[in-house]
Amino acid sequence: MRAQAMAPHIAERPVELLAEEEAKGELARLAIAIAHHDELYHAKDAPEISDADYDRLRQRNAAIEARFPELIRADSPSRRVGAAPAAGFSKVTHRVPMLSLENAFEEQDVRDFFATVRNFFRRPEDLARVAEDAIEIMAEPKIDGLSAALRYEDGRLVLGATRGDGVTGEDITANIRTLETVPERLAGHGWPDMIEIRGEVYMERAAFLAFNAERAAAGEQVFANPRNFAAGSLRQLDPSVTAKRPLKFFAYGWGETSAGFARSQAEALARFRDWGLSVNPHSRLCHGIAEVIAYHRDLAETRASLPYDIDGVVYKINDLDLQNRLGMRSRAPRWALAHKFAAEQAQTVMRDIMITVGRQGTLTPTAMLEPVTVGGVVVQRATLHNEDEIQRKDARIGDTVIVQRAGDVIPQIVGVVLERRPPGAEPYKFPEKCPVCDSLAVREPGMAARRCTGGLICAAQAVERLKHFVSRDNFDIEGLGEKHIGAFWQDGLIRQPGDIFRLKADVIAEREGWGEVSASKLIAAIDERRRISLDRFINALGIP
DNA sequence: AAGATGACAGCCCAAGTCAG
DNA sequence: CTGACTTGGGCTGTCATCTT
Repeated sequence: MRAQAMAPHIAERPVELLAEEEAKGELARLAIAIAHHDELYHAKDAPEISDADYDRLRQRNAAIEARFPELIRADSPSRRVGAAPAAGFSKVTHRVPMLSLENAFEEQDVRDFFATVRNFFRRPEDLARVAEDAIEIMAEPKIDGLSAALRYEDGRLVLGATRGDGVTGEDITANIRTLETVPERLAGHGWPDMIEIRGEVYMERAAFLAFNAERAAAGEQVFANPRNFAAGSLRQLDPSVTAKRPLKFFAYGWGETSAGFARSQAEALARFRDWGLSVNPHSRLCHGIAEVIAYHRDLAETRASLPYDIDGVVYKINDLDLQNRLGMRSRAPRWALAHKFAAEQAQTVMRDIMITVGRQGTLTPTAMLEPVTVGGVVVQRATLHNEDEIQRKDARIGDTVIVQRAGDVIPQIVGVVLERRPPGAEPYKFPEKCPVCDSLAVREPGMAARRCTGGLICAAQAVERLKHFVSRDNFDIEGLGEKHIGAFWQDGLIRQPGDIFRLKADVIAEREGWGEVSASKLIAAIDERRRISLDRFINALGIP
């Protein structure tokens, strides 16, 4: 069958004009056509029609279904969410996970790091290599951007990906290709047949400011800071937009490779440079702890004169043999450390403390702040974590507090400016009852959190559990997303767990065209469609 | 063997950005 | 407007290892 024959825009009647009979027939044809293209696209990787044409098919199907809900087929394409081609970016699995780094804020943390390494290599033949005054450390500025992985095969760039959760990222190849500092072909020689080079995509401050100045002149909204701007730029669907944004790339590491190409981090960086990649010029090979700390101090001083933002220094054990033996932890390698600079701080007034109730009933206090700019963004909330944390800081409503962005990202309350405490401010009294259901909120011995004892009597807990369940399992029933559940609660539609269950049952029953449904039938249907075990489902919802 | 300590995984937090 | 994705710190509960 020829592709054109499947295209719907030949003899396509406006949906409003369709008679029921015609609609029924067309839905049947669309179901077959879409399934056909899904198969070609996914199984055979040989699509017959363009993505745009395919989208048109699905849109038409959806439009007809919207007008004739009673005609929705059991095998409707709109139900097979998994079969749809990725609307935006396709996923990329990192064969070697992209981990983050362990952080150090104080010199002592750095010393602890080296102590751990020394402790790891206790064998006499290793000891000399990791001696405090001799251990080789590659120290590099930690660029404040976002990490990316570039896959080169036979020296040609074939894939660019974001880090994602470290295991699965997004395919941003088209956008990556627009970076001038990312070569399409590796130069020189000696590169492995396949190598995945990792580094940081960033934007220089001057370029960012110039870009914003132009936007401001044009009356457009300006961006908040270079890092988020860079992140947004890489997620553009249209690479020509990315191309206009002055992004740059520094290579600092690698993932999967077909062959070894260096024996040390320093050597690897030198290779990258030979191959035409951009490597940060301020990196330095240090010997011993004293040298790395001196390097950190130097860089903290020259930080402001660099053309881009950095938030610290990365130390890597230079010898790859030692690196391999140290290995990885779940979140970070054992052979590297990020030594951060002190975060930028600001003062503002804490207007109130808001208590939220989590899915386990945990009462979490959040500070509501007078908006203040810290490190390029406007901060108005910050977590206070728990009861003890408030007490430790003796934070009172009305207090002026010092705010910083942990890791230059997450707002955090560092402390209180006692001199500016308003007269009459009283120590904060943590509620002993759940603000939602009024049940007793208690602390188990040894626990930091105070918890609402209402269980599923508590609407907040019930709602949060359902939200968690819905988002975690992509239990995507139209009209029952995470936000909808919150809204139902606000509207008073959910007041107790039974309500949630009924609501869920109603929504599903309506879509499935069932009439009255029993709990078991509902659960069985969900079980079948989503491969969620009955136990898990009941647990997650807390249905008795 | 029991208790204490440490490491670790998993989750949540807040803000900016883009896609749909 | 909602959802997904980026950034990193820190709490929580569990499990492994160390100490008494």
